[in-house]
Amino acid sequence: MIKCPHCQQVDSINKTGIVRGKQRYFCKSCEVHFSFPTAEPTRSSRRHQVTIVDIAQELGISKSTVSRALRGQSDIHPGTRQAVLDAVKQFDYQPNLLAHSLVKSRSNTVGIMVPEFVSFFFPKVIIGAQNVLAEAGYNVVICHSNESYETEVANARALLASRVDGLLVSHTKETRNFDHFRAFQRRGIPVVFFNRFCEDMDVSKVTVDDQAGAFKAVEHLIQTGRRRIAHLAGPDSLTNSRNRLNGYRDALRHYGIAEEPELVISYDLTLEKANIYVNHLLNLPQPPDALFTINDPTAIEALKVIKSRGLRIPDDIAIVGFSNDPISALVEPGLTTVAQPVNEIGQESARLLLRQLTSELDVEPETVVLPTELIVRGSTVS
Amino acid sequence: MIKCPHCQQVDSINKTGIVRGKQRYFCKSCEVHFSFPTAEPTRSSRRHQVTIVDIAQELGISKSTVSRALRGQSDIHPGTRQAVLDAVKQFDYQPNLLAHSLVKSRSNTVGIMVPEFVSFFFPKVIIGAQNVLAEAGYNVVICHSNESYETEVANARALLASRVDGLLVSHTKETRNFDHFRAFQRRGIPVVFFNRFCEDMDVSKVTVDDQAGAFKAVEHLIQTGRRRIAHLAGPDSLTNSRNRLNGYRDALRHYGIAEEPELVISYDLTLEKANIYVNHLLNLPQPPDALFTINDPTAIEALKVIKSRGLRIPDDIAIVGFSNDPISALVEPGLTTVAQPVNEIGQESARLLLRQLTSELDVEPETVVLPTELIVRGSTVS
DNA sequence: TTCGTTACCGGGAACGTTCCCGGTATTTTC
DNA sequence: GAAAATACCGGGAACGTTCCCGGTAACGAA
Repeated sequence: MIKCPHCQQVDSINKTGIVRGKQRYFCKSCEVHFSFPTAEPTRSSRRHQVTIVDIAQELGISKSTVSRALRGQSDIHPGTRQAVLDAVKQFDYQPNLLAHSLVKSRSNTVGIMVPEFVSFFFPKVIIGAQNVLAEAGYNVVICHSNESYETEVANARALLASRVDGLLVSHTKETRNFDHFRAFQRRGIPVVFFNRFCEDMDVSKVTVDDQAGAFKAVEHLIQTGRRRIAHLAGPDSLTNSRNRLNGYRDALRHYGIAEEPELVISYDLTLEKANIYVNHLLNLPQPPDALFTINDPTAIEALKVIKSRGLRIPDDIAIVGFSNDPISALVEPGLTTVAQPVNEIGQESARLLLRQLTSELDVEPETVVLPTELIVRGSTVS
Repeated sequence: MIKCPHCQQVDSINKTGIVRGKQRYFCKSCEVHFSFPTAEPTRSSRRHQVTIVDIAQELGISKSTVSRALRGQSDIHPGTRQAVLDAVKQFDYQPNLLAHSLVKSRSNTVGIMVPEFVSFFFPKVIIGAQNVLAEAGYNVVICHSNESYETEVANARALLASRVDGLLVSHTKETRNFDHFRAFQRRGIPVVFFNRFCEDMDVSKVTVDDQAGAFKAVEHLIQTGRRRIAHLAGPDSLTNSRNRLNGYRDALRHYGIAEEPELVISYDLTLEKANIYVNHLLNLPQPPDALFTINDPTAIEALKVIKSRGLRIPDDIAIVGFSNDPISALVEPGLTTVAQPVNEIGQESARLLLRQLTSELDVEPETVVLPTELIVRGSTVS
């Protein structure tokens, strides 16, 4: 028999349908609907993390007092404070950062988005940034978009949802629409671009003097007697790719060498394509006597191809890379390359971000350009 | 004149001290303390993220309904649902994952801790794991402990505080106390070790057959005629280091070669020390005719040292590394090495973790051992 | 009619913190 | 010796969700 939980009557109870798999009843005398509570999960299965109210109860004080004891020392008796600290240790209490962030509406985390991180460059930048951010008390979550625009957008959503306080980003080679980054700006979440950036966005940027670096590289090739200098450029969507191409052109122009369109190839940064294009260049009726590549992995792939074809480096063809990956010192011959201050890029990006995070008022975005240095090795001079 | 906010009287008001920088008053007739509210932050400065109640208000429905419309399709009118979806788009609403995690008491994130990630190995593992985890709807936060025990402990605290649902970890070479990992277990947060692990902990582990791999490497050296085979081993704290040493010894024993204590050196994995010890080995009265190293970076450092001393590889001395970093194919001569399935390590770790995360009941920890493969290159045979 | 059912929706507690503010007891000041 | 200041503490709202459960309307069947 069904008993009404209000009037305790047994008759005058009607069924009134099954909702969410549970029978509901209606008591005509009370004029009230009711159903029977679902069995709640057993205590043991429901693993309860120890909270601030647990310690409060244990010590017979209020949760406010515990909270006060835990952070700052205002309005708290030293004895109480110590008691709380002891209890915290005893019960192995861990503050719930989620709740903290929710009420403070800041997560103390910054997101870092990179297009990939198996190469040397991005990990090193991340470490540089992380060190600076950790010092300032920020956590870091790292996303890699795998050079895919879609995953980049998805990552951006995720970071937005997890309420990062700031964003450090180097976008993918596919990215042409930057709305997913503007969404951060719109919410007042500072964004700093490094290495690759969107020129149209009014945010802080950290980069190197790609154009000057490329100029130095090509100048070096010219000064060592090269005239047919090829350039394996990156995709046009990347600013640093464009700038390096500009530096290449500057140098040719400056030394009165006409640019041969057939010697400049833009490609998508995959090693397979690099392989194909290097072979293509070598198969030209008039093959180049030097090759300047967008980055070191490409240069090393080129080096492999060239050696496998029995050509001598640098006698038959010289190679210059970009970024001075550690690996470039290990290949045979050593790779001449343009070094960029990888660690500083990370640190400087982090500092720019911190400046915006810590300042009360709006700070003007800045652009920092770091210097490059030409490292000469056996791939250009013997 | 001060007016009591309760009885509106002007007299019979006393000051009663300044608390937290604000004057407090006491009305004798009401017998009540009061102070004047601090000016709340201006609307503009207080950037309000649009929430579920904002849309509810906008549409004149309750927040429960909005919440229902947003997830699942139970108990929601298609029309209402569409209206909510439109409003969400219009106001660019982003759900607050923090609040979500707080109420669900699960964050849908797993932490990955690695000792370093400039080398090839760990990034690759991370990517493998991340792909599997992303598929299952988990976010990933990556910590690197920089081979420092203290930062490892600090990272563990941070991950615990941010309420990760699970942990994938390869500990530092300094770690001898694993209490910071046991803390996760104690809270029911599953932990999976990969590559490096604590033998005493009852958790899932993913590793490769280090011992068999090392055996194959040393066997190869013996079969190519080497007899004085040195081993640059890793620190004794690492299981894989110990296992590789065991494999080395197995091979010697199996082929009846006596182990020379002076040819086995444990070191701390820094390249500086590697350099010193390789030189030390070469300076021995009877230098080794082969060198098996704990990993590829060490082998490559050795290669550099050996070449710089004018010795020929493999004629004077052969080298075998471990892990088949891409770089090992690029050095001159190519490095013979023991390949491990890097991507699979990450994927398998993630799968083991997911199994524990998704299962209702406790699952038994498993240990997965993945195979290795000897890659023969020019550093052992010419 | 009257009962049972379906289809929706709203109210309010809960998650674990922080913050504001009022209360009480004790001490200092004039 | 009253007024003012200090030192602590507790209550309760807030943060933005989800979840439970009761309420109402409309409809079909007995």
